[in-house]
Amino acid sequence: MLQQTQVSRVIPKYHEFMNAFPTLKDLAEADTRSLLQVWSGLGYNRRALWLREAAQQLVELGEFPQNVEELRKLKGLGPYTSRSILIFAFNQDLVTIDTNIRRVLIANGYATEEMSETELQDVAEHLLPKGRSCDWHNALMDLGATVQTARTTRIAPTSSQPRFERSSRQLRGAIVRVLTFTDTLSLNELVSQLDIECSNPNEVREALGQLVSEGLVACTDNGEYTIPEC
DNA sequence: ATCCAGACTA
DNA sequence: TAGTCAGGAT
Repeated sequence: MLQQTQVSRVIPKYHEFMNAFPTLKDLAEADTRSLLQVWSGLGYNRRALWLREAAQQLVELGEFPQNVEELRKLKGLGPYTSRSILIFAFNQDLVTIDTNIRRVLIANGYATEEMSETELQDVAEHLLPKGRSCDWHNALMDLGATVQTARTTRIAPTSSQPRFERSSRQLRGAIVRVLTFTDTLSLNELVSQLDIECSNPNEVREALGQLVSEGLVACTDNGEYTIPEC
């Protein structure tokens, strides 16, 4: 949930999500419709499917991995999240670099904006106070999120995104939102129910094709659209 | 108008 | 390495 999404926005959704799917088994067996209903508002809907897939992998595994290599095999867990789990849950002496920590390292002269991810990790490993990894990373992230922000430091993030308003991403999000609260819709019915402007059928058709390929939307036998069962 | 506790696929 | 993934806050 926290991947590219503000903590303040995640916190209420996290509680809602844990209430809806209290155990890994509940999440692993969740149907796509209720999963996306609870996820609605967080964005990047693919992450919801990936998180469920990770839950399915963990149920299959039967135990919770406690090393980076095994965690990286879970869908949606990259270098940041896999290390974060080991740091924040188990206080392991590892480092992880998020947008905040990267900015703090640069702002205080320990790194440069040009450094690669592995170079930043090398720098961070020299600074890590062993045995206090959990507190250390919380401190660095809070410092970056509240004091040495992107705005105050004028340090640009590594990745930027195009406009969201009137984008195809906005259209896809609107489509998923409509379908999660409706059973099945034809293309025309879908277009008429979208709550955003600028939605000509061609754009909607293209967006639907992409959503289908991602597994977020399914096409029925008679050419209508719906949220897939699983 | 920018950016947010990134990761996936090509 | 580059392009793509959603939506809200400021």
